Amino acid sequence: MSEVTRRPMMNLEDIAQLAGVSRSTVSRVVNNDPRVREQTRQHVLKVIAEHNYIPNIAARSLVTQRTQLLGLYIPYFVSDLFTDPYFPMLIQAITTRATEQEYDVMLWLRGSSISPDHFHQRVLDNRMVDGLILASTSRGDRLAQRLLERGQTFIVNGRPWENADEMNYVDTANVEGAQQAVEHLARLGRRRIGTITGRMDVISGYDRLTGYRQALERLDLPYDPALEVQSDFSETGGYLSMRRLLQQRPDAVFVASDHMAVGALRAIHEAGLSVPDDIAIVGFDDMPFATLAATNLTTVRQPVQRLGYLAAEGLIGLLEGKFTPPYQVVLPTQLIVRDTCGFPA
Amino acid sequence: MSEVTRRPMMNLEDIAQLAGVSRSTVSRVVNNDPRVREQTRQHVLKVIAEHNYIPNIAARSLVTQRTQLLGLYIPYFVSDLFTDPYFPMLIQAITTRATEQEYDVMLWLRGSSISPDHFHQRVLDNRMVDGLILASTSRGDRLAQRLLERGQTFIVNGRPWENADEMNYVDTANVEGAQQAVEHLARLGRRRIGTITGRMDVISGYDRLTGYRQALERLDLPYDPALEVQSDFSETGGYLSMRRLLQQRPDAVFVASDHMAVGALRAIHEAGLSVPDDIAIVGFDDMPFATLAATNLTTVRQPVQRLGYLAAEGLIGLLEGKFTPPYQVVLPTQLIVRDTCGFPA
DNA sequence: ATCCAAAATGGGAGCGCTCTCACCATTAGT
DNA sequence: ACTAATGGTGAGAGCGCTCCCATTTTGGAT
Repeated sequence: MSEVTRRPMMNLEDIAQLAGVSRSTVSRVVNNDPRVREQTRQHVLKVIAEHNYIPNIAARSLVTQRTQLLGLYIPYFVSDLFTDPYFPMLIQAITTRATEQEYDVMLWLRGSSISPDHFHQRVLDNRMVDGLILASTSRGDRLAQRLLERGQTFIVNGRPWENADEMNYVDTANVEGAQQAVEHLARLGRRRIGTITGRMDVISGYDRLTGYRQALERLDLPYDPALEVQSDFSETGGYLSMRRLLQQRPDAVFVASDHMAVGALRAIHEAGLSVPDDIAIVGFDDMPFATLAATNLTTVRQPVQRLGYLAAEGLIGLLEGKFTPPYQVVLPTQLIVRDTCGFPA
Repeated sequence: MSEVTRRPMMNLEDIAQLAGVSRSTVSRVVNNDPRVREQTRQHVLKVIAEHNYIPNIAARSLVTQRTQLLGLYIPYFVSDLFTDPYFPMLIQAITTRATEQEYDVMLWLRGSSISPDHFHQRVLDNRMVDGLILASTSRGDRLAQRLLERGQTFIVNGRPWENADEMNYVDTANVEGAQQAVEHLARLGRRRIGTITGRMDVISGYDRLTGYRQALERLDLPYDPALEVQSDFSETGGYLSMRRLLQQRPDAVFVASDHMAVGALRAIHEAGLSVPDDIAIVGFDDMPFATLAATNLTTVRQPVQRLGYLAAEGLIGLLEGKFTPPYQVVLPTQLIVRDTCGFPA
């Protein structure tokens, strides 16, 4: 079919012949085996370079049973990816660490045209990757469980909902982070502190709400369900939730993501109220846009890139036997005080 | 090392034995070869399902010389990825189309810790992918040329700087799009139309400037070099460039990306000027954030997702002999009139 | 029943690599 | 001088699959 005449690729045997040595020796040179005379090595290396020889990965994998490939599974919806830099940051960190350790990354994004089941099956049926990173899981997602049953090596970003004890994961201390935020608001004199939550089927959303509630209890502030508005991590969600919340006249709101906080700020401004004088806001994430002039959001910083970095490193360590499962890391957050919480400058 | 005892994976032979047929027959079933009796097929399928058999991709690739893997090369800097949804959108579209056609996608992101040379070499040395998509190229980048010399099948997003005639690419009609924008501004009575350009080593930046200049010429508007400020596609770049440009008192500005336009608007507001009364703004891209209430940007829409979709489809078509190189597609843009250009509502 | 094409199945070779083992050459130890 | 250890190299098997070709089975048509 193709009009391009593909000259057959060189293989080990060809190079061996050209260099006047055996296949084994060429293989040793390629794999940096020390048991080759320096002179021979140089000569073989020269022949390899002259003929642009590149080893056939498939053949190597067939023998070694390893591909040096990591799978990255991102079950998120299209629209979230477009506006929220969380996943780009995570992807960046993961690929960077993987590349540093001589691994490549295969990407599975849930596309709109593919059914979740078919998508799961595709991931499960794939034997090309040595290990997997699940960028996120939501409650009721069976993928992690099924991977566990298959004996696949994988690591989850965000503590899994079920069987967390026997799984490898990296996570942020979301409960504590949310507590920090609420306690900070209380310290500044706020008493009617509301919250706009993330998705309740995502562990970080759930944990941040838990942190909010625990903080209220610890601070002896009255718990008022009307001050809790469930949302979905999106900018629009934050906007709409804040409009509802405003009717309860809160003097502060802990918003479970920066993205929602931007929407919340918009709603507040539209209502003719001012931040932080009328309402103090603390977000969560510390995304790049949090520092934009119009916003300058007080927020709880989570180390997204560090998380990605450790996920890749952890998975590779597990694969290479450097770590023993379960590999579990929970990183602390940091409160970043800016303009929206009313802290005197 | 690993404490997990990995039971050896099933192979074709095992399944054949269990099903009481030959390896060949199982292979036919797995590959949907019609030359198998329906009864046999069902039986084999049952055995496969019972034992969770998954074919070994490496072994298959070794024979077929194909991996069903596409490489996606994104040479962009970290910070751009975090704030600009362009690449996430592109990645999404590419992976979606690839998945639909039974291909998987391998991702190469230039990480900060890896030198460009080493990164190129990594891509060049990789024989795992059937074909490559270069998400972007900048002037002087030798990768495309070297891939061409190697006989690799690849497709570039954005017309390549050199040897474009013999390369496969998808592109936006940037020149025409910029013309549209400037002509629209002129039609609304603006006469001192400035521009904030993108990076001049990226073809889209270059083309959009060309379009701006051509439009001025065609409209018989005076060309004033001081009204051209070179920038870099970033929000901060847009902000700083607009501050400089304001000294020239333009009554309209064509900003070569929405991202820069957001920065430009910020600079204008800071200067106490109003949009569109004092200055009309047209952006380029039509990114999701362009519609945000505070902005509602008039812009030139480019079909990013369609571009990604066609890049994947084109590459796969090329690989499978359905298309003959060169595969070259240039998609038209569309002017989206919103609030920032002063068009009466 | 007989024949024959077509359908279905099996066997073997080989893809390009790694890895074990055997071998040869060199050097050191007695 | 003879052995033993060491460093360097080669040969062969085999990873799990596809694909060609040979062989067997099947189901009409005669």
